[in-house]
This record gives sequence, structure tokens and C-alpha cells, in this order.
Amino acid sequence: MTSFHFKNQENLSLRQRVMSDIRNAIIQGHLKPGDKLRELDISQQMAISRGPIREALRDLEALGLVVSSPYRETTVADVSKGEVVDLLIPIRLQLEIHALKQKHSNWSETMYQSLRDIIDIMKSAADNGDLASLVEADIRFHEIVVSSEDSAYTQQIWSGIVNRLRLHFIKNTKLFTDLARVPAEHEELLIALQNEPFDRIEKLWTQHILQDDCLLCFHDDK
Amino acid sequence: MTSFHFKNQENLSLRQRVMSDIRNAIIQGHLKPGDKLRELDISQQMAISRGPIREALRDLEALGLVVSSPYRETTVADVSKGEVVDLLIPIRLQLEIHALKQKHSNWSETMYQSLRDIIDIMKSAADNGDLASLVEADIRFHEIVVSSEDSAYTQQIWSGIVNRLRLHFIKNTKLFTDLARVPAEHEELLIALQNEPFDRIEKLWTQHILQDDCLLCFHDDK
DNA sequence: GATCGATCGATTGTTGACAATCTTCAAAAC
DNA sequence: GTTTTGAAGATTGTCAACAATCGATCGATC
Repeated sequence: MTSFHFKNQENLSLRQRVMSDIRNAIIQGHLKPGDKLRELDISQQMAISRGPIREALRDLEALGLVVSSPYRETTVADVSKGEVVDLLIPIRLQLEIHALKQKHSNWSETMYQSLRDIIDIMKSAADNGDLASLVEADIRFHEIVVSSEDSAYTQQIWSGIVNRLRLHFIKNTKLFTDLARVPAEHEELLIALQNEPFDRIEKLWTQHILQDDCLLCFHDDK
Repeated sequence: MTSFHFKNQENLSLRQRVMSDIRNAIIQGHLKPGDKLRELDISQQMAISRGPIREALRDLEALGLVVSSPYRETTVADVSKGEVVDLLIPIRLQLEIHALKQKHSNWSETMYQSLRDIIDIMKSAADNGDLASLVEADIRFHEIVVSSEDSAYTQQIWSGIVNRLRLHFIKNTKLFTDLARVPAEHEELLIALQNEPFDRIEKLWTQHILQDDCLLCFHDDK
């Protein structure tokens, strides 16, 4: 049985904190596909009422991390390899390319700076062999590219897909042998963003995602 | 047999009924983008407590039909034309093509029959000039193709996208001049499904969706 | 011995009261 | 005249009790 604990998130609602905690427990592999999530258990462990737990579970269901049927317990979701390769990765790519196209003409300096900061985080994570932080930074990098004021729905779909991808990648964490390649490759992407024409960026980006994502899902074959 | 409108919602949970009611109100245009949805108002209007209302609103938010921020009221979402053309339609196409590819080898006779039934409904709707039923049947046709046991998440994304497309199409309902074309075209698709090789199906399907969806979103230009 | 049905415990669904937070608007300070 | 402050009202967030439903268990019947 996994125990949940709050981090420094005093300003967030309980629902958001619960959702974040359970999501992390799933993504870090403490909860595995098929594990049962009972509202009463969780509420007692966290010493709060069932209301926010229910809502958090519904949020996780919308993200595709959890499945539930009426009057029956909800369980941690599972992801098939076919879905990852044929659906999640292509859609993710399409979402990011679309975001890049929309932003191409008017990138702000502050956004470049955010990306640079993340690359720095990647570098130190790679030096320390901290795979978790590296993955986190990788996702954050792409999240910034996708983020947009005018259509929150885009980012909503993107988040769900990336979470689902992570759910699949938990199964094989022994990979990523060359950690230093991650910051190096993202640095290339950033430079291209600043200097190259769009079609070149599109090509690089496509290569990057197909390589990055498929790296993991193709290795568990043998 | 398969009553396609399930009016009798007595067996569903309140949350599902509320969600369905609000969704219909949005999709039918009774609620317009920007309209406020207050929990207390709705709960009094429906004579139930706020709990199921809250959960229904969260479900609608996950579907992209509603937006909300903490401690502030939730409102009906809006969709930009750029998002429809560059994002929703391509992703929808990708989802359906993927589903077609997966099912291509083992379609069941009951599924063909379901599609035939829907085409019949389309025909009578077209004869009666019943645009609402026609659209409903159109969506149901494609929903059956996307439906799948093993990955509910696929259909979840698809539903959100299609709902969001409808949200945009509400603005211009004066189109669809030739209603009879809708059942005819779906009949062609069904025949292809039964007889043609996959790449031919893929081509026809792509044509169909781009035409069908863009029909509406390109006309409100001027 | 197998099958059907009632009962019980466990779990989710619903409710109304209470708490926390945001917005508004008017009065005070500068 | 403009800005700040701080109540008041409205709205969402949280809680604990109660209701509805499901699955398993145990007998009764054949």
C-alpha cells in the first residue's frame, strides 16, 4: 500500500494536491496498472474528506491515467504499445508542430530564456545521473512550446497524451544510457528555433520526438 | 432494436444526467460561449444538490466544452477557427484512420448492421429536413468506427474533439443545403469498408472528413 | 452436487451545512 | 481626482452523514 504526502503546495486546492500526489505516485511507478484506488482509503491516508478525492480521481480519468466504472472501484490505467506507437506519438507530434507553426513568427525573449533555463537544469541532472529530473525537464521543455493563452484545450490534450506516454515508459526505465545527449539535443532545437526557417524546425522536431519517444518503446521488444 | 436516443435516463447517475443535459444545451446552442454556469443556479433549477453538478462541470471541462478557474465561475468554452482547421480536424482524422486500420481485418457483422441502421436513420432525417437528427446520426456513425474495448482513451479524446467541433459549427447552421448527400456518402463509405483494401478506405475516409468538416468552417469567412 | 436467490459487508453516489476565497463597491487617505 | 482599504455579498471549496448499488457468501431447493 502506497502512502501519499503533501508537498509545499499550500496555495492549491485540495483537489489539485490530491490529483498531483496520485499522479506522481502513478508516474513514478509506486502505483502500477490495475492497482485499485478506493476513495475511503485515500481520504483516510491524507486525512481529508472524500469530496476532493473523488474530483481528483475524475481529473485523473480525464487525463487517461485511471479508469473507473459506476459503483465499482477505479484502477490505474494501462497503455498498449500499439496505442503508443500508432496514436499517442503521432498526435503529440502534430500538436507540437502546430504550436510551433503558430508561434514561429513571434517568439518572445522570455520564452527563449525559459527554454535555456530548462536546458541548464537538464545538464546538471545529466551530470548527477538524476533520471527523474531529466525526464521532468524534458517534458517541461516541450510543455512551454505547447503552452498558449488562446486555446487551453490544446495543452489539455497534450498533457493527457504525455502522461499516458509516461505511464508506458515506466515499465522500462533501464534505458537512456547516454544522459548527456538529452540536453545537447534540446540545445540544438533551441538554436534552430532562433535561427532556422520553419520547415527546417519542423524536420528537426519530428526527428527528435520520434527518436526520443520510440527509443523506449522499441527496446522492450526483445 | 438499439434505441439510439436513450431518453430513459432513470438508471444513469445524476452526474451523468446533468452532464448530458448541459452538454446538449451547449451543443444545441441554448448556451453560448462565455455564458456563466453557476453551480447553485443549476442545482436549484434541477432540484438536486451541488455535488453532481460540480462533477458534471468537471467532466465538461475535460471534454473542452467549458472552462473554469479556481474560485471563479465556469463559463461555456469558445473555439477558434484556426484551432478547428489546424488541430481538431487533423487529429480527428488521425484517430479514425487509426481505428480503421486496427479493425480492418476483423469487422463484425453486427457492426456493419449498426452502421446500416444509422444510414437508415440518416435517410429519414434527410427526408424530413431534420438537421439535428442528421448531425446526431453522422456523429454516431463515426463513433461506432472509433469505439473499441481495449483503449477507452482513444474514444475519450475523439469525443472531446468532436464536441469541440460541434461547438464551432453551431455558429453557422444555415448550411448543409443538400441533406440527402449525407446518407449517400456514408453508404459509399460502408460499401468500401466491406469490399475495398485499406489504402482505398483511407483515401475515401480522408476525403470525407475534410469535406464534411471544412464545409462549414470555410463558409463563415466572408 | 449444482444452481438460484436472499442477505450482508464494502464501496461509490448524493446531500445539506459550513468554510474559504473572490469580486464589488463605497469610504478614507493621499 | 486617484489610489488604497476593507467590509458585504456572491460563489466555489470542503466536510461528514446518509442512500444506493454492487459483489461475495451462504442456504435452500431441485
